[in-house]
Amino acid sequence: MDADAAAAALTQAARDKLKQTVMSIEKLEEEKAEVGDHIKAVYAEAKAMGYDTKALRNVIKLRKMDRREREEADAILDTYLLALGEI
Amino acid sequence: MDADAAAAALTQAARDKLKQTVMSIEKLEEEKAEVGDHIKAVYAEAKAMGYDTKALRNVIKLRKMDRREREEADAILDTYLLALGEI
Amino acid sequence: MDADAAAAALTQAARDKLKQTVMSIEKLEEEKAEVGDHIKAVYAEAKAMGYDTKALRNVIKLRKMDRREREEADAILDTYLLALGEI
Amino acid sequence: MDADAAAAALTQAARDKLKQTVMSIEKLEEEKAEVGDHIKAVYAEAKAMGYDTKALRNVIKLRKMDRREREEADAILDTYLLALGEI
DNA sequence: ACCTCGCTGTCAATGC
DNA sequence: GCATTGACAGCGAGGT
Repeated sequence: MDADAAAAALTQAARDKLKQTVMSIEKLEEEKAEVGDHIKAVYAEAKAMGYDTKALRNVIKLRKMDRREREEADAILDTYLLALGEI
Repeated sequence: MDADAAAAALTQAARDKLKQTVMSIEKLEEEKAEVGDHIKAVYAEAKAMGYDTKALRNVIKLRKMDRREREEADAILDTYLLALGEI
Repeated sequence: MDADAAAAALTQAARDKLKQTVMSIEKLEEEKAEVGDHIKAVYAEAKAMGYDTKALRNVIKLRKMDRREREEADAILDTYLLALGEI
Repeated sequence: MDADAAAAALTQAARDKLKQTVMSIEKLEEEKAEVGDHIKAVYAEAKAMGYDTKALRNVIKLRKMDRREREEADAILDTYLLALGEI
């Protein structure tokens, strides 16, 4: 029987922990999917109001890229300041 | 000036609504990323405890497929029951 | 027997064509892998000569992005010219 | 000026070699992309002929795995034979 | 030997 | 309904 095999391979504690881990991942993935659905709903609402969702997605993407570039620039700046003993 | 162009193209209300939409999408995407990070952390913890994360991911995937199949089966059943006037 | 099942499901011609398709995809994937290996070899050689491969990869990526942007700009230009009846 | 900085950092020969390297990587990546396009075309053709491309991709994948397993088995066999002085 | 990161291949969502 | 495009997960290579 498979349950026996499992019993042989893992201690009770290990199996419990495994079960907990699986449960918590599944719960988190569900949350993630819900947030994703929520995002879709916002786009759908915007579309219903007459906005061009493609352009909207572009705006989001560009702002994300800008943010990323700023962060990279900051990181470089920090590196320089650190190198100069300014931090 | 670009701001003038924008002012010409959209009403103040439309621009405010657009701004709100962008903000709310960005907020949701941030949440989503956080949940994703959380998931990674759980996998990392499991790995640190000696679990094989690849196997773990497989477990999650299989359970998700099972769930999906059950849901599909339920949907088909509902369709049949509906067709038979049983619901 | 499985071969019988296959025989029942597909005509001889269809099976031959399928076999040809699989063979040609496999051949192409092999080619692709070889080119990939070749690329790796070039990076390895560059590294052996003292170049920073990470920086090198960045150069390649940036040039690709530039190329893409140029192409997009050209496409937009073409659109405009076309709209103006200049082409 | 940037060109001066580059001139200061690298010898003419080093810059030429770098240029060659970049060119050859870009050429290879282009080839790779072409082969990739070719593969897509074959799948598209198969689809147009009525084949289920998802199933087709599965076939390719399974055959690749089989090949890999065979190669691994062969490698192990070689190791044993070598160890036994049979090669 | 591990870990991080880039790449590829897959899947779903959108527009035509 | 299909074809294109974008997001995501999985894999492999490279660095530490």
